[in-house]
Amino acid sequence: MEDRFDIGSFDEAGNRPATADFTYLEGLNSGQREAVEALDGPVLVLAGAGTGKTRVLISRLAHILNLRNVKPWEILAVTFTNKAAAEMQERTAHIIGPQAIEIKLGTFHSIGVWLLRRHAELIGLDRNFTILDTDDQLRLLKQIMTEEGIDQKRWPPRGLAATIDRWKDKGLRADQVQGANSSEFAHGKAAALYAIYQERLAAQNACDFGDLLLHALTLFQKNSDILALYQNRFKYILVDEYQDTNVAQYLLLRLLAQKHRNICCVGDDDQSIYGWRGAEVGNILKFEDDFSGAKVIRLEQNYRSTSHILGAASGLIAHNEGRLGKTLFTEGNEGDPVILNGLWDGPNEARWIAEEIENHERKGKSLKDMAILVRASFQTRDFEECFLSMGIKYRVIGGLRFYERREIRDVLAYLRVINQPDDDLAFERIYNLPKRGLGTKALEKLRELGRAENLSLSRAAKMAVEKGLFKGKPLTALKDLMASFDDWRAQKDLIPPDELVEAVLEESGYFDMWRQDKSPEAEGKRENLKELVPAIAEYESLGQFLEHVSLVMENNADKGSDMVSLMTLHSAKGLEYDIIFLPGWEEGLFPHQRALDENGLKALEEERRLAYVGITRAKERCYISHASNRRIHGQWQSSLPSRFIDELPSDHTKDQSEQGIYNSTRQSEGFSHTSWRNPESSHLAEILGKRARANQQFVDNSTKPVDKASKSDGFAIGSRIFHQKFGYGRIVRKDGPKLEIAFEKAGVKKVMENFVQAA
DNA sequence: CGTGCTAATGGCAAT
DNA sequence: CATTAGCACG
Repeated sequence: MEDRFDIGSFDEAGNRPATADFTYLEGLNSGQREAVEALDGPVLVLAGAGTGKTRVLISRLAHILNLRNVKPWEILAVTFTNKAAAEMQERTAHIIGPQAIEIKLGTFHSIGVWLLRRHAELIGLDRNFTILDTDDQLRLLKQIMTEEGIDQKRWPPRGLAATIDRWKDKGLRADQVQGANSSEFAHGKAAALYAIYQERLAAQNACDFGDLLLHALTLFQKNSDILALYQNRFKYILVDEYQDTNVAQYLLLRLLAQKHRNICCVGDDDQSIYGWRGAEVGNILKFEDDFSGAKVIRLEQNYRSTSHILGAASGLIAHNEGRLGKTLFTEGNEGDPVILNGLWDGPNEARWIAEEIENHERKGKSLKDMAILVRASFQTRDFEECFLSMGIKYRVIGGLRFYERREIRDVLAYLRVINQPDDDLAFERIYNLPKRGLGTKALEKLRELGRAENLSLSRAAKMAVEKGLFKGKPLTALKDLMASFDDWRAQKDLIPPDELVEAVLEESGYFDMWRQDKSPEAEGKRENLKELVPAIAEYESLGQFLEHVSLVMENNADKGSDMVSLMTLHSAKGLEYDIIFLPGWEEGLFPHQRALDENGLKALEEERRLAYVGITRAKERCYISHASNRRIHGQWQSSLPSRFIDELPSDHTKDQSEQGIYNSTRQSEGFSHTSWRNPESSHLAEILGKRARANQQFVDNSTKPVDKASKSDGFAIGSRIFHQKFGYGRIVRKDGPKLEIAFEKAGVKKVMENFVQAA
């Protein structure tokens, strides 16, 4: 292509080298190269796991800057995580130099914030608005539900939060959602509650996470001039992890790309694992509809995994229907088969994995090249206990993050009130922390005044003090607090943020509170608080620090030291390790029962994709295991191996289970009443039951309960029933659809009536 | 009216 | 198992 050397006219602003350097094109395969060179018009890159899509994205950025007459800030690149954004920025800088930082690069959310701060007034916010996290969101919703007199036992606030989040994911504002029918959440009041929630957010000058996208969308939809501004600016748009975009994000992209139509989305439908968060795989299909003439490029050569690993993963994902269909291949080694193992219980499983880890370590592998990926975060516990006792160094990625610790959140609340006086949620958190003798009555008084005068709590507090609405102890307490806030606010822009935090910690008495606390954890809390000060010193202003805290979800655990990584499958997305352990492949845990109950086949396929993501993280070795017994909710439950294990092609796996355990766990307890305690029992049942079980369980869990629920209005106490997993039993207690059943073999369990049948 | 204790209860799916 | 509601006390 001759225009490869048309380097255009850059210069004045950048330190662009006079001659463009195209070395980044070297070593790309034909698909990758095509994806890099198809600069103009809509492009959809279907990039399988490990096919080098990050490299493609980065080369493409460089290529655009080399060949097209655009400035870095005229390119928009969107990633899924802040970490991915940072990596892309860094690697791009490596190729094109420091001007890489000028590229508008970040997550959808960070770009949303950037837009909203610039145009806050157009969506009814002040530019220093607060970003609430899910915790605050939930607290606010609880408040509203209490005020509206909605029974929170019957309608869990979490459910409302999820409903509102889903609406926002779909790009629906409160005025766009229908009043649901009365059988839905809170007798159909969800839409009304959504509207109230939004009003309250606005009054507090705050946004939740979903708003960062929804407000941005609204901004563009209602202000064509602003939209035009950004449409013109962003001449090239790149989107990573496109399969996990939700509708709101999709609509944003569509608006932004309309003018120049130079949009390149990279994704893999087989790795779509965020459906529960509103992601729509359908966006991949819609892309070709909305951007007619889109060029579709497939990347199918895998550079990451051995052929056994790739074969196992491919065989598994082949069980999904409605895939776009990619056939990954590798020219790499065959490697070792995926190891399967069945263990007695969770701790045994952890022990086995720990031993394998030590084996590999003895053979010269580093701990940092190994990872354990679990389905649910509670599973990390067995491993942490085991690793601690065996002295294996580990780190948990994505566990409780620093900024989520209670004491840190308390201080953040102080800082939020200083930065943004209308932040009522933050005010409520600290107005009586440490204890200053202000209780619920005082708060109620302030609320009342706030409502009457249309003021936020801290403004109402100030007025109440001036008007003498309080007397005695509460008066002095509130007066002192208000004086302190005035003081801190006055200093906010005069002294560095870390000094401000120190002042707040001391003057508020918050640090003293932990000094006086004699409980064993107080010291740790003080340590954490001390750690916070230098962390803040890295930011120019308080506002910047607060924004960082609310946007950066990932914790940057120190990568340097040699430790095994422990994380959920979800947070493993985009990562790779030499050796991967995938424990807990048991029916009910993986695929997760609750996902299946709520979303049936769709969820099952998403679970399978999650399994696929897990296996494809491995470069050299992959271990999959399941335990026959697992402690959940404090009580032991027996469990069957995951149907996903059956779905792995046997020519790529090697079963290492000890005869007894593996066989016994694989038999169908639903058919025979022999329990897993009897290893000799029924090879026949195993052979017969295997395939049947997978089907049968699926049918039972997703479709049958519906008609059963409709035809029987519950069972009487004392009646004999049959349960798929626990066998026969009698009902001993009953609470609506929740039954407590004394099983003949399995003991007393609580189960939903949907899962039992009359015996 | 605020605080601190005890009892009860729901939650462990993933950001 | 940790939060929370309810209660008794100061």
